[in-house]
Amino acid sequence: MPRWEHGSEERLTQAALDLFAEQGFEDTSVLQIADRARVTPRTFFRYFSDKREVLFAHADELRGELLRRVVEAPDVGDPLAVVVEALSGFDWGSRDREVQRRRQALIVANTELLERELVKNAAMAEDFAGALQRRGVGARSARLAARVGSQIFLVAYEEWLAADHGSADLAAVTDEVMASFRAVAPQARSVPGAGS
Amino acid sequence: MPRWEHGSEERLTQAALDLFAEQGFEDTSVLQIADRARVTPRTFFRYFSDKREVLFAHADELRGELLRRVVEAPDVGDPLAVVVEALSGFDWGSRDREVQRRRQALIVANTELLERELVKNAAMAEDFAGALQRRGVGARSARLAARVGSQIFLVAYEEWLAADHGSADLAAVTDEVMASFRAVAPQARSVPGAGS
DNA sequence: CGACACGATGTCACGACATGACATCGGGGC
DNA sequence: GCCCCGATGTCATGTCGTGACATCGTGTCG
Repeated sequence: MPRWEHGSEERLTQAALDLFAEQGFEDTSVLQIADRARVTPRTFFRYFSDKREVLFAHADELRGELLRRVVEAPDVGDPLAVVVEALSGFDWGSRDREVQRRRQALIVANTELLERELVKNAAMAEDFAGALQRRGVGARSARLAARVGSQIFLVAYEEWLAADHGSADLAAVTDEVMASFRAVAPQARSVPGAGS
Repeated sequence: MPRWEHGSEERLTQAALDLFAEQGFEDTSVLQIADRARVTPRTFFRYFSDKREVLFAHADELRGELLRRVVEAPDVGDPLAVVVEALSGFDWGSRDREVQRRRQALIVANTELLERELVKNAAMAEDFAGALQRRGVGARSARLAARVGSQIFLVAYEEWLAADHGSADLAAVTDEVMASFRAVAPQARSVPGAGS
């Protein structure tokens, strides 16, 4: 028989999420998590670089997945649309929405977690910008499309998560948000007669 | 004569900035800062809630100032323009540009600092959204304008900081970035014939 | 079959960050 | 001239995160 139980990482993840739900993130110590998972705190830090990372463990795969969607977009003539579509077209529904809601609630309730979230989002936007650039979009346009597109999507994502159970799907919400955005940025003004 | 030297906060700030410049943020401990400022570490934490805050001490006043510019904008018919103008029209030049450059360099070089920066930026965008909403802009449009406008400005601000000494002023760079943004978001497509 | 390298975990020690509780004492107000 | 207040110090403590090294099942290779 093994010297220790297998599945330390899973036990740690589960223990952490349970404790966060029970007593909040701040009031949960790594020692508590480790105890509940029947390992030492040192082991916790072998799997997670810090306490926050438990909640972002899968973010890196997700990031790669989403980046691929930009890299493989059929056409980058409308970079903003590419970014928004890469994000909104992803199958978020396949993840349990209630889980996402709880996770988001934890994050916005805690500055430390929000910090981590914002950095990950910013890093992803940077990835997007790089990908767009490699596909021929100018540096400045690529950064604008990546950052603005991410914000537009995030507004939609937050509305979608907040919405009552069973309402419209994310793609639909995103379309609505994009429409609102067009109304908010009446850019035609600066090029009065220009069609195309 | 006073029991202790006056000006602890100033000495702490100066000591911290010097040490950060000399050895970087991570490799500077609060103990070192306090020693150099001739106070105890406990005193450091009475003035700064944590080690990072030294670099963000004035951010709150700035935030209020910028928010006021949104609140007092003459017209909110084009909320995106209001946000961008509130940010870009502020007199950043009155602050030493070289100081801003060094500060920015410290921040992007260190994840902890970047986290703090992003949270402050996000909070400011939230403020903007609230202000726009109180002035009659719809909730969703307000959030979009605030967040997207902030990103657009940040792209411009970063370009401006990075630019060679003596080049165009921030407002001009912002105009250029706005122009690029219009090119990146060819929104006319969805409302083919619609004039305002 | 037995030696041995590997990998997951434990143990220990430590430094840094952050905060609460209480002590100290100079200076300014009454 | 007394007394309170505010700025600072002192001490103790809890938590986070990391380096160094020990332990010992397991699977592999000869």
